[in-house]
Amino acid sequence: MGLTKTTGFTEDQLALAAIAKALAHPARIAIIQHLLKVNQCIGGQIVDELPLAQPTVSRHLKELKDAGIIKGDIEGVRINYCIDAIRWREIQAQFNGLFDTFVADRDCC
Amino acid sequence: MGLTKTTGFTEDQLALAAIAKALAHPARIAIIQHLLKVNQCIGGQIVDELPLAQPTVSRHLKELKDAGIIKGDIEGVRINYCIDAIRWREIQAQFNGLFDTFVADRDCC
DNA sequence: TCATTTTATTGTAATATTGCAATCAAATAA
DNA sequence: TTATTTGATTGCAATATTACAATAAAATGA
Repeated sequence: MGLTKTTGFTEDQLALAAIAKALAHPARIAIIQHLLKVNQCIGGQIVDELPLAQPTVSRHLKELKDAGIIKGDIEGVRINYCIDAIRWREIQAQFNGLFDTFVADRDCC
Repeated sequence: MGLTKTTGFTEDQLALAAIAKALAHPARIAIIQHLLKVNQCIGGQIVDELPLAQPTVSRHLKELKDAGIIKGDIEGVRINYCIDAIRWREIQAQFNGLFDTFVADRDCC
């Protein structure tokens, strides 16, 4: 089907899965890493950092934007992208919520 | 194409994207959350926790297993699944590596 | 105005993912 | 042995994702 069922899952589960999905491509990871590294807003030079054509990069940027992870500021002909700091912290908190459920001593296989 | 290009990305980027992909479905998040919550190995009762048919759950379990996140221990007719503790810590560290790159004060839009 | 630059969108093709019914495989129970 | 139980696999069908060429849209420059 290719269509993910959403009924029967909690908001929390759907939200976490959606974030993970936004991160589930090396190009999008690379974009985020680059934005974090330069620590500022940058325009389409991102294309030069990636082994992909401009339209493809544009699509990945759109997905990150739709997920709220990055935001773009139009400045004349060019756009400045950067990490949405507040959202980034939220995402971190959501992942940590998952990680922290882990208990060290388990009666496990 | 549907085929993710892998050349031109770092091992790190590919690894993170792969983990994110494994987490990019509410059913797989739900499975992980459940395994973390019960804090032990459980068998196919997981199916009862999810709004999906048994074969579908089995597929999701397989994806999590392929990603190394969970492991299954065969015990007679049934299988006991649980979180792979070492791998789980690794994943946490990898995500934190990404999150920690974030610097609070940015000259940003 | 017309060309240039920068980014987004559209069109198209190939592959991947998701879901379930049906079925199989293996271990135990009767 | 035969039935039952448990979980994996297979075989579709439908939708999603990825990628790039071509094109569009919008602002600036000549």
